[in-house]
This record gives sequence, structure tokens and C-alpha cells, in this order.
Amino acid sequence: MAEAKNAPEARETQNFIEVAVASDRAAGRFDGRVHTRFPPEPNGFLHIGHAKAICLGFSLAETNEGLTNLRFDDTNPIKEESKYVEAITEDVRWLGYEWGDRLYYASDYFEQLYEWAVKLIEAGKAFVCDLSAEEIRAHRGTLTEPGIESPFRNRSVDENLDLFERMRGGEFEDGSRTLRAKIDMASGNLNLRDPVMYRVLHTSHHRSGDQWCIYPTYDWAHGQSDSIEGITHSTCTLEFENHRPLYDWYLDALGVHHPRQIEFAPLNLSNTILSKRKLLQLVNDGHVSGWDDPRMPTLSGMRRRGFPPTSIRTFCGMIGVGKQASLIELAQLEFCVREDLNRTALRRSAVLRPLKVVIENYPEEQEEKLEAINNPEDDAAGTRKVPFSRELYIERSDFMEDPPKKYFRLGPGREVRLRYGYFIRCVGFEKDERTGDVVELRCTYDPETRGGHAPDGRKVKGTIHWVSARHAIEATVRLYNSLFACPDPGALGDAFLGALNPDSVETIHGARVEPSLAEAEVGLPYQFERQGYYCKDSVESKRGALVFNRTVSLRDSWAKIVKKARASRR
RNA sequence: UGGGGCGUGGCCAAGAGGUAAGGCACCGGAUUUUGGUUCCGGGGAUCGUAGGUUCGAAUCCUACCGCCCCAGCCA
Repeated sequence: MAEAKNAPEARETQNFIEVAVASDRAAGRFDGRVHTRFPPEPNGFLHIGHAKAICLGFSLAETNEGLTNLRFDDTNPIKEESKYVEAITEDVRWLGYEWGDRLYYASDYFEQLYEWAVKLIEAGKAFVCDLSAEEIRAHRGTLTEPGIESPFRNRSVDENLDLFERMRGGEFEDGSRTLRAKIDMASGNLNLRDPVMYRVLHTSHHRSGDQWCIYPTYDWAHGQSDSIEGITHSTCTLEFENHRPLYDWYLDALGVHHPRQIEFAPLNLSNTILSKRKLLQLVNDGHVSGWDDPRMPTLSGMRRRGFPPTSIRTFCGMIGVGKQASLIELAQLEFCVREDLNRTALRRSAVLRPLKVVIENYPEEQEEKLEAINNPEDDAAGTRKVPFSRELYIERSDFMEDPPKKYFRLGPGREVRLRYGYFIRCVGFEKDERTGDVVELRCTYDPETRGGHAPDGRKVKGTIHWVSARHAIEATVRLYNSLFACPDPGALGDAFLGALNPDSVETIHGARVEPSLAEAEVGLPYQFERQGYYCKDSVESKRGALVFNRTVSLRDSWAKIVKKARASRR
């Protein structure tokens, strides 16, 4: 397959992380090894923001003869479920990445983490604290005032060891005690004000079951998990920059392998939201049909919507990686999708809003098969035959009773080409007397123009798509638009629901599509000519009740002209 | 008035002392049996601001300004 010109490999510049890794390699740091990881928490589905992190992590390893692990940071049994680990592994694989036999879980390290915690207690660097959550907060101080040390901070090593063991043993209630690192209650970095390492949680875990009733916090588990796996470069988003000094402190206190953490700006995409918490809310409150709703920015939603994984990778490669907070326009993603689909999608004819056309001089019982090209961008895709007959359907928008100057389609007395068919001329039309709607077109065809060429060299400005009425099959088509109506719904905070786009989906029943689409395959992209890219819905499409999702429309310069004309008329 | 980051065209993003890449978007035009694709071409940034160093600064220094993150026993 031809590589997209914007594929990561095609870039001539390196981002700052690639530069940092390359210089580490050149300097022989970590013995020249590069080993990255993608560490999701199984508490929701992956979205395109995660794709950016995945592409970064895996490509960093790929270009440096290194490896990438997939590790679930499953330290909070309250929010995590195995259904999420299944969805996540499927999504990473779909994106096109492999982790070999290196699928890990932070929960696999619970015993090791416990032992290390004991080690810190023995070194006088951690203590069991009896303060409640509220009390800990009150002791923490504020952004501008130092905190106050816990009254339990100076317990003896023996007492701490005894208490910690009994925490593990299940003697204490949830929230009654924590194990805390003894660092600095006056630090300007709040993460260093004696952070909690363990909390009591009598909750069963999706993998370790009821083996534990104390669980490590993310901060205590994350850095050490990377260390255990021998990770060399830990990439993560900007909000963890403040945590790096803490991870450094833990790793140094333990004297274990110390990866280099590098933070980058998380992806923000216009007209959508990339916050797991908010996405969960959309799912739970029924604003969407599920995590895989085609309007969702989740990888499963985008897959169902018809986005090729390669286009997502291209996108991640072209937006760059930096530390600047940014909001990428949806148009940039759509560009990548169209560029990909234009090369790969099979062209088909589908009439979304049918208008009947009767070819008056075409014999009643006659029908024939016309040859149509499957993909003009790919000769190997070959051709197919489409049936033609006296009665057809064309798009309602391809006829105007009183067309403006630059309208190239059908109008009274006008002639157009039916794609891969004949030239037809409109000789009359019928209207519904009540509504005034045009309900049927009367046309004549020129038998000499079969296939769309006029032997006399006659030119026609417009080419429109069509389906044979008697052969076409009905389908439901969903036209998707952005989930949110404003560019940056995230800026609205918890009021983001107010910005939901009421027109994020328009469902069309009774569309007529060419017969070959009866055999449409889930997972294959189709271009409905002159309209856009579509895919058969993987969930709701049934034999005899086809459902297609619009992935993205084709660029439409006519729509621009119309829009501009309207604007200038005002 | 704590700590940590970041400020280059509408949106992204290279450049790291030698006189502003590239992509998306936008606007023209050519080609076209998709008003698609492709192909040409175009407009638009003195690089947050003000000083300073230098023959020369987006790049170095100083001071301001603005934006983001942090007060979960979430990750």
C-alpha cells in the first residue's frame, strides 16, 4: 500500500521526545536500550487522546529497535473492570500495535510493592497514619501555606511494621488508616507533602480477587512498575510533571532502576470531549448509545464509525508532540480520514433522498447491466455491473425546478450524465398538488451515450448518481456530525452537556442503494459517490435491514458556493 | 504574595545567534464521467510585551504580561 505522505515515517523533523531518546541512545544511557510502555487504567474505553500516547510509545520503540509493553495500571478496584481490559487490548491491536508476550498488570506487582513499602518503613521513610481523609486534607495546607505534620508521623519502626501488617491482615476499616511516605510537609510541591502510599479498601479486585484489602495508590505503584519492567523512557501527559519528583524520590529511596520520564501535552480535539470521566457520563446518562457510539471519540466508536486505524496513526504523526496546550481542529482528523479512504474505499451508488425518474423512451421491460469502476484510485479494484432500467431514483437535490446559474444538475429541459449510464434530459415533472413537492421526473435518454460518452462530442456539465428503482434495495443511513456544537466544550467544565449538538446524528430511512451493497462487509469502507464515505454498521445492520454509518462526507465545494451565495444575499 | 509548565499566521508545528520549514484551514486556476481526487498558484507571522547584549536575536540576558497543571485514601 502506498504510504500516506503525512505518515510519521515521512516526517523530516523529530519531536522533542524523539530527540531526547536519540540523544540518550547516542550517549549510551540505559546501555543504549529503548523500552517504552502504554499504561492504561481499565476504567473506561480508549479514546483518540490515548491513540496519541500509544503511537508515541510504540513508534519510539520501533524506531530505536526497542520494545513496548502493554501494562494495566489497575490499582483502584472500585473503578476497574475486566470488560475494560478486553476493550482496551482489542483497541490497541486494532490500531495496529503488538506487545508480544509483554502484557502486564500493576496488580501483578502488589507483593513486590508491599515488600518495598516495608523497606521504606524500616528505613524510617514511611509511616502508618490514623488520620481520616478529611484530616489529611486539613493537614496538607494550601498552595501558599505549608502543611502540618501528622501526629502519627513519628511512630516507631516496629509500631509501623506491626500496624502495616495488620492493615494487610484486614483488621482495619476502609479509610481508617493509610501508609504514608515521610517526605516534606512544607514542600511547594503538594505531591511531596507526605503522600499516601496505601489505603484500606475491602473491595475485590478484577484480577487479584479478595487477596488484598489494602491497595497501593497510583503514585506509589506507577514508577516502580516501570522500574520492574526495565522501562527506559516513560512518556506521560503534562499533569504528571508535578509527580515526577515524587517518583524520583521513591525510586531513589528504593535504589532501583530509574527510567526517564518525559511529559507531553495531551491531545484536545475540537467539538468533542476527551475526558474519560465525561465520556462515562455521556454513556451512563444515555446521551449516546454506548462507548462505541459512532459519535464517540473512542477508538471503538471511531472503528464503528468507519475510521481506518491507519488514518488515526497518520493523524497522530502529523499533529506533533510538544508541551504546549493545544486544541486540534476536527478538520485535521477528517483530512486524514478522507486521504486514507479515497485510496481504499470501493465506490458505490446510493441515493439518500430518492426522487423517481421515468425514462419515457426506454422500453418498459428492458434492462441492462452497465459497467462501473470500483475505485478510480486503484485499478486493481476492478469493475462491477450495475443494473439500469426505465425507472430510476436520483437524489432530490439533483433537480431544481428553477435552478440558479452555476447549478450543473437537472432542471426543466436540462441534460445531465448518469454516472456510467446515459445522458438524460428532463422533459417534464410532476408535483404533489398539496405540498408543492416535485414527486417525479419525466426524462428521455440518448441511446447513443451508453456508458456516459457522447459520440457527437456533446458536453454535459453535470454527472449525477442514480439507482435502478426496481433493483435498488432499501437501507437506513445515519449521517453523523460532531457530538458537540462548540469548538471547546471542555472549557465549559461540568456544563459541557449544554453544548451537545442536537444534530449530531440524522437518520434517513428509505434510502435506495445499488444491489451490490446487499453484500457489504462490516469493516470495509465504501464511498457513496458524490456524497461521502460510509460503512455498514457492525451492531445494528441486519440482513434485509441494512444500516450504514457516514464516516465523513466528501469535500463539497458546491455547498460552499451555495453557502456563500446565501451569506451575500443577507 | 507556593511549586511546576507553556507562549511562532485561523488551527497545529519546525527552527535553538545569521536574517521565519511544513501540514490543516482559507482563496484562485487547470484537469476531471464523483461540484471528489490530482495538479499548479495565492494571501496571511517581524516569533506574548518591553528593554538589553551582539555587526546580527524567534533563538542569549532582564523585567513584565498571559495561559495551563497541582490542595483525591482517582489515574
